[in-house]
Amino acid sequence: MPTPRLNEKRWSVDLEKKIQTEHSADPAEYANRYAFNPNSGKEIFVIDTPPPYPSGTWHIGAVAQYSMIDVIARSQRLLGKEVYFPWGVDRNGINIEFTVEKNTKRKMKTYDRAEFLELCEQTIEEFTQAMRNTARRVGLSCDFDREYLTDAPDYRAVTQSIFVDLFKNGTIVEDLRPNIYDPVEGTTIADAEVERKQRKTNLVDVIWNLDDGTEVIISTTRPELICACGVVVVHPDDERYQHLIGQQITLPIPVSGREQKVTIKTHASVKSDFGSGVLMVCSFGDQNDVAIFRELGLKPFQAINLEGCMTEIAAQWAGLTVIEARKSIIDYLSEEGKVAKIEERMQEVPVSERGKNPVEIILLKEWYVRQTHIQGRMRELIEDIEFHPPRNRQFLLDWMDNISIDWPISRRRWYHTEIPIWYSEDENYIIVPPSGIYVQPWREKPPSGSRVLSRKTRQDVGSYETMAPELGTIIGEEKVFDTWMDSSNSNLFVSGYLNHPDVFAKSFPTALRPQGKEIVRTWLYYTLLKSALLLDMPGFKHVWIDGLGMDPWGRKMSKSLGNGIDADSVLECGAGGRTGSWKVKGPEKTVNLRANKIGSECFRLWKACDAQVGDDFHINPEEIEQRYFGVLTKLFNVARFASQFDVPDDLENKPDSLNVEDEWILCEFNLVLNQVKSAWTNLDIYTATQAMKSFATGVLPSHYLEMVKSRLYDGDKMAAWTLHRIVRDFMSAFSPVCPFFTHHISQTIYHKSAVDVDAFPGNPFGASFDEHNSQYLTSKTIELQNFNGEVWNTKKSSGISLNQPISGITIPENLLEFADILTSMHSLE
RNA sequence: GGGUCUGUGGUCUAGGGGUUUAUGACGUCGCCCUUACAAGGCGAAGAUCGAGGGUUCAAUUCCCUCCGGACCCA
Repeated sequence: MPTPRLNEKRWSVDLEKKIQTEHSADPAEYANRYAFNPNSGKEIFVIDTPPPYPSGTWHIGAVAQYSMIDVIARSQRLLGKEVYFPWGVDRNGINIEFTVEKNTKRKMKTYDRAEFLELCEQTIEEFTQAMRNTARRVGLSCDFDREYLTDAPDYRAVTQSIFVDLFKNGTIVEDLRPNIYDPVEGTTIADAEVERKQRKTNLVDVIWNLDDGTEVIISTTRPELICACGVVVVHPDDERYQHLIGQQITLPIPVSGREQKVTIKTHASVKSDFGSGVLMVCSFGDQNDVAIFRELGLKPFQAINLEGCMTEIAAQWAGLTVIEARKSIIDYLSEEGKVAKIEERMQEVPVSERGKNPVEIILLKEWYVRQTHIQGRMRELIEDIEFHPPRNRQFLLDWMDNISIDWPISRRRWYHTEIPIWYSEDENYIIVPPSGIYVQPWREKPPSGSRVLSRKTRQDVGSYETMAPELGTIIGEEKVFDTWMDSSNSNLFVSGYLNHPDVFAKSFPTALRPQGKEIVRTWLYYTLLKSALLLDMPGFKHVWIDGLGMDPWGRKMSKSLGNGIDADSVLECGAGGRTGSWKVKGPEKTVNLRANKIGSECFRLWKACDAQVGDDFHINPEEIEQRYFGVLTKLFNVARFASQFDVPDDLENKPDSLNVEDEWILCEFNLVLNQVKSAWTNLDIYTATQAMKSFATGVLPSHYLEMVKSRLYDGDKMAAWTLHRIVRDFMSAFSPVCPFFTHHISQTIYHKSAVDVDAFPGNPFGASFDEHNSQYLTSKTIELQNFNGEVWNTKKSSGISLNQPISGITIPENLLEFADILTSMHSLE
């Protein structure tokens, strides 16, 4: 065997790491390959990469998903687009505050605000660095030099400017409304951040009295809210209680500053078979109470304050915590003989997702983004967006169906973007900063260029500089934004909104939003809402919604289940002689998984091949190795085999005198290229990768290479041209999936890297392509494969080795044009 | 509890009323070192298409119910 140019015997994780290191060693070279150049003249394709939240470990399912976003980025470059694949990190939010609180065993509000922010920033920066390393290790071709951080001044300035714009156009309002509130963490939270938790509670049957003395039993788990009761309701069809409707009923405990009686009304939401079938509606026990208050036009009472304590209306219980008050009121009611029964039962209570504290619904003055008015328009705009897979559009529409209240966006936390507002002393004016300047009103005065607006009419009444004397002592807003206020600008930010108007004009709607399906109701929805409110445009051209990474048995990976797999351990498996070993808790017992070599290329290949977009995928390192490392080896061997033959000077123009088998395999290859090109165009990674894999591990080596081996060894230039043309173009077409693998091979054999190719490989026949001939030749493929299989089988069952001659085999009539090559291939006699 | 999506050999997947005794791949098992490659070749086993009803001459395919999984909501 002549010396192959690819001198490594096999593909290895060490080789992969070496290539990867070289790949990003020269920043200029890296930038030349992957940096965004909006002036290249190519069609712009901006990807709204999901900025990951650094929490210490990066979920392997998310890393797999990012690697697929990279496949899309690279495939779009291959198709000739100017791709902006940004690298952003989402760093705002309550998570990092909790981490710092946990690490220092000290609550946020016991700190000086500035000091606490600094601690958060330090901690999140450490987490971010680990994430950057993993991102590079898995081969993401992001424009890392332009990294954006959502907690950086430039990003927060955009969030703040958009807030001011939306305030001016009337989309953002402040109002006193019922809000979901976490009294322990001291902040409002959104609907999307509430979860349910099972816990034991006492269901108390309380005796209430009508004016005529009639006793009515009302079951409640929250007797402390009796003081905020606005109405008592029964189901309109409940025969038992028809006589109660319209009567006055007396609250069974003393209250203060409000009437002691309420009216009995009907409401369809009452479950007649729950307790006595009579329901007290209080402001606010749950969302249903909120709805009933709104529907009946009742004036809500504030029973609980920001500290989670009872307010004045609770009379002698004012100042007690909710729990204390509940206990004390039950005692009081018992003593008064007003408790018919107490029953312990399990109940699901709403708790905050982040703090796991029972939440209360209380009246607060907060900032809101109006959203109910624009749902119809959003639906129209969304029609123009292409979803991948199409069925996942439904997730979004279903969520939109459920939108009934505005989006509360203010939070009483610290490590978030500040609401950019100051109030005048009389509270009738607000001061907002000029666009593009990040402000922290809790510790700064308004910057130069700030404007004064009427708080009510939103009218601009003058500049802050000139009006300052008449505004009195101004007060900076202390509240901050919900982090989705930041995240929902990501597409605007990466497309150049405000900062690069010329780029923005060319690149919006953003070409692609890739994301997981679990954040459709939040990130996707809020982003589309912003784009609609601000620009009356759809936010994206394509939305690509992938499934989630599951454990090997299809269950969600979680800390509590103990079935997580660390991403870095898989990517580093096989490097420097290290092997991988994972203890994973299965449904029945703990399983020890082992693998010797995986690495990023194998990992990416696995994800590309393993599941269709949108489907959940099982992550099992053993299977990744077993099923896909061999594919890399096979492809490497094909290339290595080819690399021993001289590369023709001109690979562009097909020689005239190809043999029929050369033309045949080129036609087959051309079919694959067409299929791959259309799959890459449609963001269909699975189809593209499967097509390439089956060609390059199947018909190409098993049939074509076996046929032309001896021609190649004899120095046949036509066979060499055919093989090299295929290997070269295959590496280009395959480079999005395995960039370092294909880079190494193409650079070594052809001195041009597959990752630098910016035009999808063309038809090998060029202008002389004959469609009829192609169809004719490729129609022979199955017969060729069958015939070869038969010969190999016959030789095997006759005990003849494959390279020995065999007689008595006739070539079928419709393979006659292949007679010569088949005869020599099998040594037919 | 409700909504949405989903359910094809151990795993992933093709097919969307009848040439289907269901495609392909991986894995498994058996036999073979044949000089790019045992990371290979040949062959075999393995699926009542989640379960039960219904519509139909005919259902893996359409409808309903149930079960499992995921996501979301209450």
